Amino acid sequence: MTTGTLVPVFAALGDETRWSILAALGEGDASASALAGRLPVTRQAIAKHLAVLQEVGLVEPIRVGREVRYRVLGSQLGETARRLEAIGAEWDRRLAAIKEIAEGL
Amino acid sequence: MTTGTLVPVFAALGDETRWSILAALGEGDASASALAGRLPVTRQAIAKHLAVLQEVGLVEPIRVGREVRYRVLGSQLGETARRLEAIGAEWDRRLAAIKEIAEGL
DNA sequence: TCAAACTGCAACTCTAGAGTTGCACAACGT
DNA sequence: ACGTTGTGCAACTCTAGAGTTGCAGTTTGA
Repeated sequence: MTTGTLVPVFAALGDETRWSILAALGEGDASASALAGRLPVTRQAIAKHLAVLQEVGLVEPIRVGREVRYRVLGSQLGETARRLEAIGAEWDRRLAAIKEIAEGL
Repeated sequence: MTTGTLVPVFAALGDETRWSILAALGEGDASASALAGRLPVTRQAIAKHLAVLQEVGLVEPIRVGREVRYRVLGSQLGETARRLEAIGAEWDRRLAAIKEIAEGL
C-alpha cells in the first residue's frame, strides 16, 4: 500500500511493453514463461519488466510449485490516481487564484 | 483536453527534472530562461522538457512579448488520474471475480 | 542604431534501460 | 534416474533520451 516515491511508478507506467504485461495479467495471474508465449518478447525481458513492476508495487509474485506467477495490484493504481488527482486539483486552485489576482480582484 | 494515448503522459511524468519544472510552474507561469535560473540544468535542457510536456498536454505556451512563458495544465493531470482510477477499478473487479471462482462460488 | 536578452536549431557526449543470447540450477513427472 | 520445464544470473548490443556547448536569428530598450 505504501507507494513510496511517485515518480518511479510513472516511469514504470511509461512503457508500452509493461502495459501489455499488465493487460495480460489482467486476464489472470501468469508466470514470466507463460507471458513470453503471448507477447513478442523474450522471457528474460518480461522477467526484467516484472521486477520493475514489482519494485513499484504494481504487481505481486506468488510461488505456485516451481513456477512464480504474478498478480496485478489494482489498488496501487488507485492510490497513484488519487495522488495525481490531488496534485492536479491543487494546481488548478493556484491557477484560479493567480487568475483572480491578474483580474484585479 | 484530448489526452491522446495515455502511455506518453506517464513517460513524461516519469522524470524527476520534469516534476521540478512542473513544481516551479505551479508557482506561476515562467519562461525557459527564468526556469533555468532556478533549476540546476541548462535552458536548452529545460526547453526540451517543456517540449515533451507540451506534447502530452501537461503544459501550454503563452507568448508574452519576446518571451514564451509556460503554464501548467492541471486539467490534464485530472483527466489522467480519472483514467488511471478506472483501469485500477476494472482490475480490482476482475480480481474479485477470479477470487470468487477460485473459492467455488 | 546598437547592444542586451530571449528564443531556436544543430551537433555532440554519455548513460540508463530495453532486449537479446547463453548457461547453470532447481523442481516436477514418468 | 532422467528428460522436461521453469527460474535465475551474467554479459552483451543498441538505441532513446537527458544534458551539454555553440551559434544564429529576433525583439526589446536605450
